[in-house]
Amino acid sequence: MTKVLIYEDNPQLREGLTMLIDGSEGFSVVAAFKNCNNVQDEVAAFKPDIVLMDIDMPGTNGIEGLKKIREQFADTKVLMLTVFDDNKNVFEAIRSGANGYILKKTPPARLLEYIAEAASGGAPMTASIATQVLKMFSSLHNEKGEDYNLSEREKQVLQFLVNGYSYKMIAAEMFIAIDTVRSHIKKIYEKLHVNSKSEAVAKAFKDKIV
Amino acid sequence: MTKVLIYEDNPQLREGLTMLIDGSEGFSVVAAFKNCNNVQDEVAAFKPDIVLMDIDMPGTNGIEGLKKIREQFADTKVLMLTVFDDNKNVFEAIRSGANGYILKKTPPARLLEYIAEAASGGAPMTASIATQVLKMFSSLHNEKGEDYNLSEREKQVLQFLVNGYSYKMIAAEMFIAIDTVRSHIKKIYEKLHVNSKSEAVAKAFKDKIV
DNA sequence: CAATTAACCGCATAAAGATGTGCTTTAAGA
DNA sequence: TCTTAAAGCACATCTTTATGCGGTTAATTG
Repeated sequence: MTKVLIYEDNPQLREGLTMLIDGSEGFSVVAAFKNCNNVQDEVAAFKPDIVLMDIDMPGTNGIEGLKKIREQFADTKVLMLTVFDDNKNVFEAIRSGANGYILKKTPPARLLEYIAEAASGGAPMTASIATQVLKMFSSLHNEKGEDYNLSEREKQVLQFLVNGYSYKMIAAEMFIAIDTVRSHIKKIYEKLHVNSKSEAVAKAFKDKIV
Repeated sequence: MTKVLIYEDNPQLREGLTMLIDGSEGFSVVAAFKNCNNVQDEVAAFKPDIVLMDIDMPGTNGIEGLKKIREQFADTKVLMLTVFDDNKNVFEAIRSGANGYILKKTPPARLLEYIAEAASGGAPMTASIATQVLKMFSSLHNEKGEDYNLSEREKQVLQFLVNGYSYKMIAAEMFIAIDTVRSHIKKIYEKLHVNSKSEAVAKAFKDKIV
């Protein structure tokens, strides 16, 4: 059962959210407040898996509430709710450790999916929010090093290694036999001049192959 | 009618995507190719509203394909498809003007929603991708890098792992028994939330522990 | 003082990895 | 055409890792 704690100043929306979430399989609203003036005590008391946090609230606003939560509770997921895809708030919320950022006009069914995603470690955001985020990103740069003449297939395999996959999992993901995975990996080791998986992973990072 | 152009080297997936999209109200696949060596000519010829672009392809890869599209066609929406929520590729794709970034394992129904969102100007991304994006964001503005409460000894061991040492070699270097090395490593895995040497090494790099 | 934590060690077992050899098919180049 | 590289597969063997359990000692701290 995923425990949800709600902060939302609008009474109708607060009630609506509570009913929606409480009426859904696997979710339960442990409490709902109209401001987050006592957010730390409340989170400590109710130990929610997820906090739905409205941004625009009187008194302590949502961003400040988020920061207060983060001071004490690193693992609690916080989903920001807002009416605007306003880039200043998006940026500030993300910087402060929000686990997702969604618009209030999101349809109820979708909202539940987002909550579930956040609960399982994802970072849901509505498409319009994502657009803001991508724009902010477009101004940065990155360079890459040599690639040691790895073939396309070898690069893919290395990628899997870096992501912590076992030979068996790689075989399954790539639709090839485990012995073929072995062959590729042997070749990769030769090209990188290493002789273990973790060395290959380390080299991949150091030389920015991945 | 939203016109979709597909680039995907895996024949099964290419066929599957084509059928899925062609079978959906309001969408039509104008063509599907197994590589993007001639992407500019093809986009010019078919004038798609949306391009689905696999990242891992032989020859011209998806990122290069994206860049080629962007050289000539600013308005064509490009949705990147990949098996990994790997941060280097996410970053590079976003930087090059991708309109969205989604995982191949996304369920078909969801995939269609994403395509629709991209077509109408949004920037869809799966929750796990969004997580990567958020992490990159917060790492840009605080260079710290958490240390996961590793003890001094554990940090030393991790350092050896990163440098490609086997348990036996670590034991020799640190003048302790191999079983003690095991104990330390188990503790490290717990603290880093991983369960293999290469994952630990990867995490050490990603989170700048070493 | 009792509890906690880091560091240390041992044994046992199952899974995963590393390495060698040898084979086919296909595509690209000299 | 011959050669080479890549990709695929199989079997065998040995080593290393991962994980479970158990334990002692020393230092710290509420």
